Amino acid sequence: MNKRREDTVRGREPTIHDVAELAGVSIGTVSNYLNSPAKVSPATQDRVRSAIQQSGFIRNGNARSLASGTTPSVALIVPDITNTLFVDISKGAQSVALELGLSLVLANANNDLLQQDNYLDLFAEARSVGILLAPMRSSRGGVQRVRDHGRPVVLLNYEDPELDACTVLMDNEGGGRLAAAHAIDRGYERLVFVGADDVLQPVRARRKGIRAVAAEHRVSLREIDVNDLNVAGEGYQLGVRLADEWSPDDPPTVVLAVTDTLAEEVINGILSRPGMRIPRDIAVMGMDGNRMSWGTPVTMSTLTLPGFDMGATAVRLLVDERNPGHVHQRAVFPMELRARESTDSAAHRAE
Amino acid sequence: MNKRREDTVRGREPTIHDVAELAGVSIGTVSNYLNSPAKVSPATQDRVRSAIQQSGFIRNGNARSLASGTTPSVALIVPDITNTLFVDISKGAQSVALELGLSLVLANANNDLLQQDNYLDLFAEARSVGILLAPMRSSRGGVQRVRDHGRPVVLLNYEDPELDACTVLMDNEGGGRLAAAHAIDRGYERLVFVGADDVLQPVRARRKGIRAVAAEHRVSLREIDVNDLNVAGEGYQLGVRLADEWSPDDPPTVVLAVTDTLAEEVINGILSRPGMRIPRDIAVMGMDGNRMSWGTPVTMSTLTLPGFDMGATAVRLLVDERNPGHVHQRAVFPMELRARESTDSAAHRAE
DNA sequence: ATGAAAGCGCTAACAC
DNA sequence: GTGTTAGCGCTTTCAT
Repeated sequence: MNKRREDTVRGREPTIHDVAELAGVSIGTVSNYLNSPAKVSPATQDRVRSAIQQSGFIRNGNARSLASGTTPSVALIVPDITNTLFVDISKGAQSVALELGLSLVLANANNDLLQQDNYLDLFAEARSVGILLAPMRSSRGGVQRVRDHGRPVVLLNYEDPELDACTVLMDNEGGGRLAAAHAIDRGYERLVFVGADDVLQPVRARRKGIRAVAAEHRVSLREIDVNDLNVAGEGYQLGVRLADEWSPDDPPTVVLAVTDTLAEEVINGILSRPGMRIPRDIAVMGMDGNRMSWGTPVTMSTLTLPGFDMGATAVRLLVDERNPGHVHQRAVFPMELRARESTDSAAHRAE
Repeated sequence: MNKRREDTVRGREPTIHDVAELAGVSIGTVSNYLNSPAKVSPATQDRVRSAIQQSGFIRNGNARSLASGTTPSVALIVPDITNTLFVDISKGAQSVALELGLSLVLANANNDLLQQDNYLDLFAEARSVGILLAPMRSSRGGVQRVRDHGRPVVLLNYEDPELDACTVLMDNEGGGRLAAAHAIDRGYERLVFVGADDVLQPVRARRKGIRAVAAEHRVSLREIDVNDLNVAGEGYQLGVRLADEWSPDDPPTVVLAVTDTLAEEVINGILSRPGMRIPRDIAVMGMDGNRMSWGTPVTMSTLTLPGFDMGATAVRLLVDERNPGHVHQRAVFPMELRARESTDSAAHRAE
């Protein structure tokens, strides 16, 4: 009847049956040993344990998940592992997952929507407990499919009003206000916001915050957008241009770059022009605390992001979705100012 | 007979059976549609497609893997996602995985051996194509189990002679030589190597390279070890101490810190002492190109690591293990020098 | 405390 | 081109 039991050929992976046979017990008992040892007598435990050891058995998680209906892991899909925000998020998520006895697995979509969707499918097919997704932009289709299928998805760093889901955000508009207020407070009279397309929510929100504060203080605000935040070069060119346009008679000017990577390029572009100094001639600050871009010749002022808290909260919300009384939440964490040399007014006024 | 087919209750996840029923075909055909569409007539394809759409079907990857015997993903376990080496490795690995039609999933052991072993089990149980492991230190037990079970494991950044496995390394000793040679070339006459326990292979190898070059050039070499590379603070204290010990009569001195994170701390420690300047008074360089630590007040000289190539090669080797004629390889990639301000001799001599 | 047996949802022969 | 069916290796009642 059970053909498979008859071949003792080597080369096959040992299964629970092999272990059972070796230990002289039934597979049910081996399963119990694995999942609820308390149900198994100490003597039997010993025999099963050594049978497992001896056979080199590693339980098949796919069979387990298939039979039990779930996989003890939660997935986190990020757009760019090179951005420390997502590293921080993953650390926060992992710490809570660990508390809950879940494994966090990470996937890097690498700024590619196709890969993001592939990972979404992969984890949905794997029947993960749920998926934390930091989408690159509106990804409604894929997300909706997964959620309709019953798999919880928590959105990170992107809000989709059409998508009734738990969402964990940072206060980008508040961050914009912080940055602008800092700049004005340090005596800069001309703000240059370097942004990108407003379809990117953080860009739009930070811009909004800056505009509001600039208007309140009646400070001049110039806005320049780059075409693609993920392609290097534009920021550098812009820095060169700003340096070339600069005149000693200009009022104190500060560039607020929507990301630290962009700020890094702008800084390098400005400094490529002989005699230019930061912040003496032009000040620059980043706005997303990406430590990956801090290798600039002058330390960069920026905002720091609440990545760890975001990740931790996201896992909590995800797990809560299994709870019948669950209602979707929207959690927002504040950004913080981190002032360093690139906007340092002391240096500026020393000039 | 097939009880399950009878309940049309909602709340159950749609299966291949539901799709088949809806499309008026057999499950075999649906399976074919999913796996080899060419075998299915265009008309049927349409009906299956819309049945899938309509039912919200997402195929159960666990059942699929169970039946087919494998999972189309390769896993990468790193000790610390905060270190850009591992980010680079993951990018290299992902690019090759993608070429091969595999998904790369990432796990961060977070410098915790227990978590590393958990992930090893997780991926072994999931029957991943294979596992890329950058071990924190000798992890023979877990690795041996997984390999005995037939799952390929490729070791990254750690060599274990007892473990007959493919291994991808960088030339740490060569890196040590590069760093020391650079320092001597720039006119430093006293080298201070800041390392850690030699059980860490990169530490031992870099130390060895430095010692060799220092001896060849008859340059003084002092060695100081910190207790734990993963705990902040020691480097800073050390920087303070070196600054306090410093005298204007000292010969030109350079600190070679085994990691950039350590170098960052040393730099900050030195600069915390009034009047001290880098590299004028003491020069510092890192040795592992960790961009995460580049936020120092003076840009850091360091070595850059071949992470991308290492990751790419690791996946190629992993996949080759399925090949009957496979023999284990040992691939070694060179490190490169990246000189910046913190050892810049011009600045040094300008003083 | 242990064993027996019915699925879990899919793939892969094989038959038509 | 499509349908049938026997597993894949486990979990989980239900008996005993």
